[in-house]
Amino acid sequence: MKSEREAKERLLICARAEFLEKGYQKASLRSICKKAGVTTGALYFFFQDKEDLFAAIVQPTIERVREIATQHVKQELMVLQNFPIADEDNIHDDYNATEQILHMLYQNYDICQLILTKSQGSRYENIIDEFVDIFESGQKALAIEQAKQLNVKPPDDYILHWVVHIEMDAYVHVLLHEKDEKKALEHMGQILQYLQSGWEALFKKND
Amino acid sequence: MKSEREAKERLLICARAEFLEKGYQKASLRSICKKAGVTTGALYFFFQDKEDLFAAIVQPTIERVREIATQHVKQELMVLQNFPIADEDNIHDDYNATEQILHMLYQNYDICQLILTKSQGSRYENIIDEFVDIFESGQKALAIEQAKQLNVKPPDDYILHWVVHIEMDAYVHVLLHEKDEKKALEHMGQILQYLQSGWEALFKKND
Amino acid sequence: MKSEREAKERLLICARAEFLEKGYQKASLRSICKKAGVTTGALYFFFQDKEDLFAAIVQPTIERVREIATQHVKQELMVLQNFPIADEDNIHDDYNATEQILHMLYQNYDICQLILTKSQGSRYENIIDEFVDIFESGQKALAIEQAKQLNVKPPDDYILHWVVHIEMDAYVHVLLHEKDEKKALEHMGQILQYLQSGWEALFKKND
Amino acid sequence: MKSEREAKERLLICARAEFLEKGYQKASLRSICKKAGVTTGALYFFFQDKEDLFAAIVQPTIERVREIATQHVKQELMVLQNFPIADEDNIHDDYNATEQILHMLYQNYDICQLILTKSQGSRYENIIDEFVDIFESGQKALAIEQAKQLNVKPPDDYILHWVVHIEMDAYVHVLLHEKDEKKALEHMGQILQYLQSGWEALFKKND
DNA sequence: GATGAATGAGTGTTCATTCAT
DNA sequence: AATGAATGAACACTCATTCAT
Repeated sequence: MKSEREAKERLLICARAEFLEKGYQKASLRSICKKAGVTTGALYFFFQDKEDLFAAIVQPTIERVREIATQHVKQELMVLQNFPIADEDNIHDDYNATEQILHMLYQNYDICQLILTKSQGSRYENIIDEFVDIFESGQKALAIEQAKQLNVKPPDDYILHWVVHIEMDAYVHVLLHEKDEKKALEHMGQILQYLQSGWEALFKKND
Repeated sequence: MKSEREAKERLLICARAEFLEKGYQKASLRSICKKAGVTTGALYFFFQDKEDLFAAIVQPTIERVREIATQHVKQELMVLQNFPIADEDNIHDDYNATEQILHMLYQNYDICQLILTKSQGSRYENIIDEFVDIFESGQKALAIEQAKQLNVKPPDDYILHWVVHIEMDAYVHVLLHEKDEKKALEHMGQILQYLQSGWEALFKKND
Repeated sequence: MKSEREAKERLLICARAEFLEKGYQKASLRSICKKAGVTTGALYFFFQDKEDLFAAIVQPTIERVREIATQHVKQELMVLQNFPIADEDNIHDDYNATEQILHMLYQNYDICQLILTKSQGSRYENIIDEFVDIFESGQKALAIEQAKQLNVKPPDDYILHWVVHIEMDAYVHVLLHEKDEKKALEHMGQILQYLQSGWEALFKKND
Repeated sequence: MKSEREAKERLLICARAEFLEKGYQKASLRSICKKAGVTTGALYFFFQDKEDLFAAIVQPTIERVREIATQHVKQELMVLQNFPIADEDNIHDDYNATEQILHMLYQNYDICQLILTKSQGSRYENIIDEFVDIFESGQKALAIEQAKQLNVKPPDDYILHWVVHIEMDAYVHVLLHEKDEKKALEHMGQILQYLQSGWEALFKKND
């Protein structure tokens, strides 16, 4: 059989299934190898250890999310700096961003599940915090800019942290509970609208 | 030995520590027993199995949270039905409720960590969903009542679910990231205020 | 509660059930005590150890079987020595004996099951051999007497051993597979008749 | 280490010894591994679990016995259908069959002990019933055919069951108590002759 | 590239038994 | 007469990992 480099591929597929089913800790390399029709030795030829195998599955998606995240933060900021505030447009932009992000997440549906709910015990168990950080710095700049334009005090750091976190959790939760991308997008739309009110309230004249 | 009934107590303490440190799955009963200065057999005299030991640590707190949760939901609803809507008062009440709930959670700080972040693999790993349900039913009744009084359509079920979830996540997150109860209370205050705007927006005349 | 000496009784009953269900080896003293509503310590007050507990259940019946067995062997021999051979009568006597023995065994049905199929690991696992010995010595005397009266050579020792064993196995098997005493008696009648032909053949003129 | 594939072999040998000595239930995998100079992990590389290890020792012999059993039953029946009854010849054939069966059993002496007396707790503890069934169906056909040829009623089902069982027990008992194959064959000869009388009696004119 | 054998420490759990009280 | 706590060794079994070939 010209399994050539198929073995590695097969291992990755079966590992993904096993991790999804049992979670990182309970997943058994033996079981993965058996399903892949490969010996344990082979696994250790391709991957350094359990963690490395998990990383191989999960890392590429994480990278892409990271990219899109940073890119979006940049862009949002740029828009705000160049144009006067126009709520409706911003919401529209946000919606586009939401659409794009959700689309990407849904294209890597399984892997997102893996990262978000099955990574305990691996080095990725707190990876979300990293993303929060990325968005947070962006959101902070956004808030400062917006406050300046409206001539009000920018919101408290902690509340900003929270705004980011809530939005993030929204994505995560929708992703975890709604299998259908289209419906997910609708839900996210409603949720973001709900949160928008809070966001605007942060910039009411406060003296 | 005049350890009297201390052995069980010691086991519970050491088990709590071990579970906190390693999580439910990775925690080792042997290690717990060793730290408690007790043989494994003794552990199985007091507890049926690993899960039972975990439950013994965690269950009482869960029970109390459940009580307070249901009680608050009931009370909130009662208030709303008997008195006309007065935003400021409600917020004030909410604040008191928040204070009480947070206080209770902070008095069982470690155990909350255990339940929220270290229970994977045990029967408690999805316990939060249960609490979401409790609050959700309450919140829905609340929303319907409020909509009636304001003569508007009550918000969509899904968005309601989400409102509850966000508030819940707020508690969880603050609990997980802020060790100081006082600061936690402040943060929660800000966050709830932030969310309040969204909540009110749900009852704007919609035609 | 005036459980007085009831505890011991309860232990015996529950132990019997447990041994029957799981066999001697797999039976758990813990489980027995739990069912009896008694602590393990109590068990060890009444009985020296697991084996002693088993013996307490099984010994009395064994004793009675031993008695009846020896008595029957004696009587059979006596009859043969005092009266000329009369096949039909003998068969009739045998039938009475069979009836009596079976009746006794069926009155201790459970305990017989215990001894015959659930005693592996205890000191009773080979108790049957003992009974074979009892009957064997009797049967041998019987055969010698009968051979003398018929003026033929008595049968070989080994075949005698076997005749006893087969008859014994008949009892055991019927006891193990037929719950109804009456039917058991019928079956045994047929079987003994079947074997009778072989027995008579042993005393055909052989020169 | 040039143990090559010896480890599995060594495990099988030591396991056989341990099972023989202690019986299935009391046998300790640890102890087996220690004797085989192998770690417990190794055992589980070769065998799925304790039961699988036992099966690996015992199954091949069981298979062969099953084969020979079915084959003999078929052949006996064929002979009877094609030729008129000739007692002496039949006995002679039986003797040959006996010889062959006993020979096979004695070539797997230890394993037969294992199956017959040491398998309690394993899935083989009632394997004998299976063999009884095989022979029983054969013997029944035999009896019917023979009754037809002799123009008498065939014997009762239960008695037939018993005849088979007795003969079976004879094999088992001889195998269990006589180490020497030659002597065993002699004994079996005698026993079968003894039983033959009973068998013939079943076909006496009965009206 | 990949195998198959093997390691060795570890898992949760069960057991008959003991003994101070 | 009986309790309840505790022992300590044993159990079958699983694990990620290694390495000579």
